Amino acid sequence: MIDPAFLREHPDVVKASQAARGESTQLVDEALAADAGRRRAISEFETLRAEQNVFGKTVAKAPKEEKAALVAQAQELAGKVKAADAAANDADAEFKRIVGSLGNLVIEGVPAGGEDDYVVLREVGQKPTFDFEPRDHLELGELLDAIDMPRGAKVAGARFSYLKGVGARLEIALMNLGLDRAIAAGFTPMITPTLVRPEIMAGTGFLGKHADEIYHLPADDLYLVGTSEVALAGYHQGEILDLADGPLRYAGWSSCYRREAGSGGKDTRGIIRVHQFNKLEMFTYIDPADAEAEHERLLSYQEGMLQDLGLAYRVIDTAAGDLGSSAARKFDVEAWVPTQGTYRELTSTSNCTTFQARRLDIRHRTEGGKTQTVATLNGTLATTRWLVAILETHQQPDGSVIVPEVLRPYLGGLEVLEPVARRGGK
RNA sequence: GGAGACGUCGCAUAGUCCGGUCGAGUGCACCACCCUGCUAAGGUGGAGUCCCCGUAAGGGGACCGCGGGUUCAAAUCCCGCCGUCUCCGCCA
Repeated sequence: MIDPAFLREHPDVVKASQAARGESTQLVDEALAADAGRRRAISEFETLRAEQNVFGKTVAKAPKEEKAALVAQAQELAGKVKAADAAANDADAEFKRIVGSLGNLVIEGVPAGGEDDYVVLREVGQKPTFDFEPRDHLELGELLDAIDMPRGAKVAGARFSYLKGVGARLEIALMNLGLDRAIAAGFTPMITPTLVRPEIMAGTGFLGKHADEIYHLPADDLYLVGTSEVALAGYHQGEILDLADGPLRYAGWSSCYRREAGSGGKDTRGIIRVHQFNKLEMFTYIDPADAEAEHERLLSYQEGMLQDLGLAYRVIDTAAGDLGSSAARKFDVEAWVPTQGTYRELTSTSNCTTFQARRLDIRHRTEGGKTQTVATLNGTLATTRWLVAILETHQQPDGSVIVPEVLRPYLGGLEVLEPVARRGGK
């Protein structure tokens, strides 16, 4: 949620942000009214409570014979306090509900508008050209016996896959490359829970508009995470961090699960959009003043990966309306997918400023000794989908695929993935 | 899965049986100052988080794992949840 004090002092800025997102500005006025109502209710309760506290002491000290009369008076007061307490709680809940529905304050410079209003920051690398008809990633994956969709469907359903042989190895290699780079950049590697409690899921903001995207296990009331961001953000929930020696940086490796509700018919072929995949996620807890610089840093790590994998890509500055409620700015890195003739998102990195941390109650101590809500940022360093661009970009006429040099050490020096006859039958 | 014990202010603990004098004592650690001729010891004081009112000084409220309940009044009694530990069983 946004900072209530900021809302009170700069409602116009909040309105501008809402407008850029294409969301309600009237909500800001409602939030202000709810804030005033909440504070009034709290004051009323506290005044009564103070009275009751004083009275309680009188009762405690009174001689026995006077107690009965005093208790009778106290009962009446207690009733009022209870009512005032309930009213204050209601007012507070109402305030939280409204303020919680406001999106994060968009950072200045983020393009206004919706999904198609992004700004291309740069295009990098040479788009591959072929003097033969390029195969798509699934065709290649099958030739290499690296991807098996039919059996994924047989065992788990549509949009589930097997990565097999060099497919499995390639993914592990990619993840390991990312992990090594993350470690070199000062990130602490983490293997995180993939099932989390409702309050963590809610705290990270994933139970809002996209709740139907998330798998839920009713028997245990646990949620399957769609990204390790959830577990990494929840990691320090309710804590006051020591950031005196710099930000806390984690690299989470986990499987991710998404129901892909509402994406029916889209990307049904291959592993572009599946229910389960692996992902290496960078996550930073940092002083808000340094958040924008960190955002650029995360982006540079992502671009470094794409560049070294020999992929052509572009970086877009996502428009305000396409940010999701927690992000104040989001960069997507999209790789060129030859058979689709378009750029497809491989990674994104979000600066959530203090929005996510405020909901999770994560703070740090400033030099003055005061507490301050931290900023959180996240960004993907490797994920299953990347195999699509890698396979397609580096394919050769015979269906073999040249392994990018940076990955070879992770594949025992393997330089080329060669088509193989499937031993288990097609 | 069965049985039991426990969860207090950074850490360690007292308080809980017998509800009010407990937002809470003690030790260690911490900060400031004093003292001390020297990497020590001693003394005094301070110090938590969140919220509300206030320009401020200051005032008030909440917080003893979390959430409810009983009561004029709950760290203390009752219920639920979460977590930790011990024992038994079971399975990797």
